[in-house]
Amino acid sequence: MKKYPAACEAPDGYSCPVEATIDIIGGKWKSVILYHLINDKKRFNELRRLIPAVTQRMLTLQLRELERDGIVCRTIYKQVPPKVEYSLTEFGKTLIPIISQMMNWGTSYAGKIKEARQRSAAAEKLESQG
Amino acid sequence: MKKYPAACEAPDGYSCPVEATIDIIGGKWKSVILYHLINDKKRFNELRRLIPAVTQRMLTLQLRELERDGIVCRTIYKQVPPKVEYSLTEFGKTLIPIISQMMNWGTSYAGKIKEARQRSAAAEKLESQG
DNA sequence: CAGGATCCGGGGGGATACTG
DNA sequence: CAGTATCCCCCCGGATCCTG
Repeated sequence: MKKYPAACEAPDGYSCPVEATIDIIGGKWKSVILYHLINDKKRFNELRRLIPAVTQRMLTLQLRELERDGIVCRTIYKQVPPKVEYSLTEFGKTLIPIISQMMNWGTSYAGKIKEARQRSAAAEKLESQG
Repeated sequence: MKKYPAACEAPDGYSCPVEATIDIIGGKWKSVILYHLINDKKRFNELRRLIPAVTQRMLTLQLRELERDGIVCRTIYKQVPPKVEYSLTEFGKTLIPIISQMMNWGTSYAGKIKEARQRSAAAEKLESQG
């Protein structure tokens, strides 16, 4: 929901379809969260353990945005201690093909990333040293 | 390339395959850039026009990162005025299925995004007003 | 045309403490 | 357990000016 110059504004506010998708899953942790929700629902602290690098604050914020956008459903069980479960909505499930592709790509090429970065880092070093 | 607690560190530094993918295309504009490069190479100012919301600074930065990661190739033509073309590398082309899925989803559901947000905004308003 | 350099403000996001 | 609330720092990213 950003503002663009009127001249280039598409009817839906995006200049290309990919932008709309990024608007939904572009958050730093959203795709990872969705990945963990594909097979079954998860509790809050379960997600924290599954995504060790995320802080509890950020997890909350990202989950709230996903909920706002109708992607995930938040189920509260009235009991002590509290119990909250997060799951994909029907709308959220339409994103599975994307997450699935991301998973496939990551599985296949995660190793190549470090290679590529080491190569470019080495090249840069050479250049700076003359 | 972030640091995680050693206990949860995967061999490749990611806690799940999706994280690796996000590490590459997670930048604010990267997927949109790749989308515009799928069919053919583009010049710098061409991309600026295609992505009106991006500043020239951000476009440069995102392109540099994509180049570093071996996703896009930067071809400089020695001439005045300068001419630079950006295109997908072979490695970059392996991302096409993901971008393609993003495109499909955005095309199908861009409209539903505003609906969902208006609904939750309305619900929120009701709640705050009692 | 394709950027590099610099200045600068706002907010993204971490750490910590508290709560129903 | 599943969050809120608060403080605060850093850096992302916009605006502007300059260059080969």
